[in-house]
Formats: sequence, C-alpha cells, structure tokens
Amino acid sequence: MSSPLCAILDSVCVPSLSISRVDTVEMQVRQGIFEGVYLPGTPLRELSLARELSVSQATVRGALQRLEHSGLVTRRANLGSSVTRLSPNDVKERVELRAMLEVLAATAAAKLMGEPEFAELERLLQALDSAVESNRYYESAQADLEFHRYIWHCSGNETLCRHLELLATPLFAFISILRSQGLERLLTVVEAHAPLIAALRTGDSFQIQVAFTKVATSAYGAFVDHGHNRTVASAYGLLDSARR
Amino acid sequence: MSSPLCAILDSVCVPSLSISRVDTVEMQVRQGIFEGVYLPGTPLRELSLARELSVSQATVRGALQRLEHSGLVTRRANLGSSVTRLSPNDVKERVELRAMLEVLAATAAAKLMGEPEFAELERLLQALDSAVESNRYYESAQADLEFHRYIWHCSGNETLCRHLELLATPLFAFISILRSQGLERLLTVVEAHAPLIAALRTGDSFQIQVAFTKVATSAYGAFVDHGHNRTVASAYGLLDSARR
DNA sequence: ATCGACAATTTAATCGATAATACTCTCGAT
DNA sequence: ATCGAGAGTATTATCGATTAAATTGTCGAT
Repeated sequence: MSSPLCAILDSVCVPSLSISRVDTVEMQVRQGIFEGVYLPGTPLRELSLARELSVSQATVRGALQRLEHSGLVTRRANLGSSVTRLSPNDVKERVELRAMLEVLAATAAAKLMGEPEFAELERLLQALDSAVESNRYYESAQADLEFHRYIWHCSGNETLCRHLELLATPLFAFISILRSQGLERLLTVVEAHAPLIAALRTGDSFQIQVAFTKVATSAYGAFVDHGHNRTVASAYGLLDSARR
Repeated sequence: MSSPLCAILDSVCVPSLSISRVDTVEMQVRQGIFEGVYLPGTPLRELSLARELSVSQATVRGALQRLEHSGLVTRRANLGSSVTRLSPNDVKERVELRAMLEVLAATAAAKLMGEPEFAELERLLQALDSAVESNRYYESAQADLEFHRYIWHCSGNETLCRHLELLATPLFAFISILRSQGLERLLTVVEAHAPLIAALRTGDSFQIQVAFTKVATSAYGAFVDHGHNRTVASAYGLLDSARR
C-alpha cells in the first residue's frame, strides 16, 4: 500500500516524465517542417529517417503517426508519408472553423480570466516578442501557438482545446514555412496580438468576436480570400494544387 | 511512362484496396467496444491482444494508436491502453460542440442537397431501421453514424467532416454501449431521424438548427443535463468519475 | 504505525530482420 | 505507336526478441 503522501504526489506529479525516442523524433521532424527544412510535399521515408536519426523504423513510424494525427504529415498505406500539402480550400475551411471555435473559446475564457491570467498572457506575448526578435521561425511559431493555447485553456473546455489544436497546428506550421521562405514578415505577429488581450479584458462578446476573427483570418486572407487562382503560396508549390 | 488509360484508371480507382492486419485488428477492437465486450476502463494490453488475435505487438499497437486518435482508446506512455472512459463533463462538451458543428454542416448541406441526395438519406435511414430491427448494436451504431456522416459529407466541408467524426465517434460508441447493457432503448433511434430529413428538405436554417440540436442533445440529455451527481451511466461505472 | 528505499513484476518501447505491397520500367503483341 | 503483362525496385507492414520504464509489493528505519 502506498502512503498518503505518495498518493498525493502521484496525483499531482506528472507520470512518465521520461522523453521517449518517439518524442524526440517527432519534435525533430516537427521542427524541420516549421523551419521549412522539409517543405510541403517532401516525402518522409521511414527507413531513411531512421538511419539519419539513428533510431529504428518503428520509432520513426510512431513519430510519423503522431504527426499525421496533428495534420502535419500525410500517410498513405504502403506508399509512405510526406509533409502535408494543404489545398487552398483546406486552408479556407480550417481558418473559418478555427476562427469560429476560437471566438467561442475566447468568449468563455474572458468570463473566467482574472488578473493573474492576463498577466500570464502578457508574459506569453513577451516570450513571443523575444522569439520574433531573434528571428527564430520555429520558436516564434511555438510561442504564438502557446499564446493562443493559453487562451483556449482558460475557456475550461478541454474538447474545444483539442479541436483548436488540431485545426490550428497545420495553419501555424504553414505560416511558419511562409516566413522561413521569406514570403511573410515575422514582425507583424507581435503587434497583432495586443488587441486580443485588450478585447479579452473588456469581456465584451462582440469585441472579442471581432478581434479574434480578424487575427485568425488576416494572416491567411492573402492566400484564400481574393479570387486569384494562383496565390503566392501555391505559386511556390507550398499549397496543393486545388483538386477535387 | 504510363498509358493515358492507366493514368485515368489510377486517378479513379482507389489506391491500396488491400486490407491490412492493422485494419482488421482496429475493426475487431472497435466492434468489441461498441458491443460492450470491452467496457470503458477495460485495459487493452498489446501483447495479450496480439496473442489472442494471432498478430504481432506492432500490429496491435498500430490499431490502438488509430483508436486513440478516434477517441475510443486512451493510451498512456509505458502504462498501457484502455477503453476510454468519458467524464460526464467530457460528454457534455462533446455533445454541445457536436450539436453546433452538425447544425453548421446540415445548414450547408441543405443548400447543396437535391432529390438524389435525399433519396440516399432515406436509403440510409432504412438501413438503420433494419439494423435496429435485428437488434445488432454494432451495426445499428454504424448505420446511425453513416446516416449522419452522409449529411456531413453533403456539406462539402471536409474539415467539418473530420472534426464531427472525431467528436461523434466516442459518443456513438457510448450510446451503443448503453444499449448493449440494456440501459437505453434501441428502437427510439429510428423515429428520431425522420424529422432531420424533413428539416433538411425545408432548407430553413432555423428548423434545421432546432431539429439537429434536439437529436444531438436528446440522447445524452438524461446523462448530462439535470444536476444529479450520479447518473445511470456513471452508476454503472461507464463514465469516468468526475475529476479535475 | 508511517515513511522511504529497494526488489520484483508487468507493460510498453525499441530494435533488426523478413514479408508483403505498390510503383516503375521494359518488352512483346496488336 | 499504344496497350497490357511481367520483372525489378523501393517502401511500408509485420514479425519475434530485447530493452527500458513504470507500478506494485516488501522490508527495514524512524
């Protein structure tokens, strides 16, 4: 029988603090995608990666399966994996749904957030700022994601968090790739986030809706809104040529 | 160089028509969950399942990973997998979000659906009916899911489809388990679906909203709406005791 | 009696090798 | 010249065995 103290510690402390090789490989490939090392469409061969990273095929496979789950990698049976190429339509759908769900989350979060939560948000914005200043694409995208994730988290709605994560991750990756290719300015992201905090502070549903929809949409507006068939991104082969 | 005809065939025919062992195992476990053979909380050991089903651990693992992705199985590193036990709060969140997204999908679908689509929907309803009449839990749940899936599909929004799939699958499984345990009547499901088709035919947003919200919510209302701490489901240990 | 450290057990994670599958290219027939 | 069949190649899928990690149970110290 375990002691009372141990029981408390067990329930508080995170189980499995160990980082598995799958975790490592997942992070490496993920970073490669965000930094534009593996551009959309690039095949990710299990055995090649296994040799490169000095792990077994099973380990790579596990990592690729997780990345598939988060939408960063596309896997086809017996054919192999590749970095996901979002179609312009897919981007449009994701942006729209993400905007809607994020407004939902932000509205709920605003009701629950107090000064300590806003302070944390300011801190995350500063972290984003310093990542941007040092011009690190992966870290910037992660910090950006962390900022939004915290707001989602504050909504208290786990389900909403999960789905926002699934929706947004490939979008953040996509933006990060554009930046790494010099097709999108990195600096604009910081100043875009201050209004979000302001809107949350007011607690007003409408202001939150406007602010969040604007941010969620703006970054992708250039690629999905106007009716051009070939956008900057697709011209560079970053987007899937619209089929279906 | 491939011939023109082959190119056409390649683009039309599905690649990888082969059913892998992972597919088989996934289906078997999935069916076991829906039929209440593996009740929520039941551990699913990789090696045990591998021996039982005469496949390797890697195959079982692949299947469990997919089931984790669809929310039916919960995996913890180095600790093993088990059938997901939804918390009452999780059910609530899922039902709410699913209702919202399904209304969205149904509204969009109504605009695009014509007589052939409605005919297909009627056909799917009949399939559901016959599955229910033969009292087969798994087939009923699958037919039910197929019915909704078709509506989602008609919205033309792939992203919406994916997320509805993720949200709804565990809910359908949960209801199917309740039925298999004799805690929920199976027959009611058929008569509940006719109004959905009717609402879609009107094409009226409001009627669609009312009809779909009602159906999506009703089946779970008994377990999440009123303020009882212990519901039928949690009393039977099917739900996770509310933590966090 | 309660706690903390240590051993035993259970379980997933990882590995290296083999099998199965799908794609690609060549070649003979029309 | 175009098509279809077949060999060859590349890649994933699967396997059995080993390794590593986490939990559980045991025991001495306080």
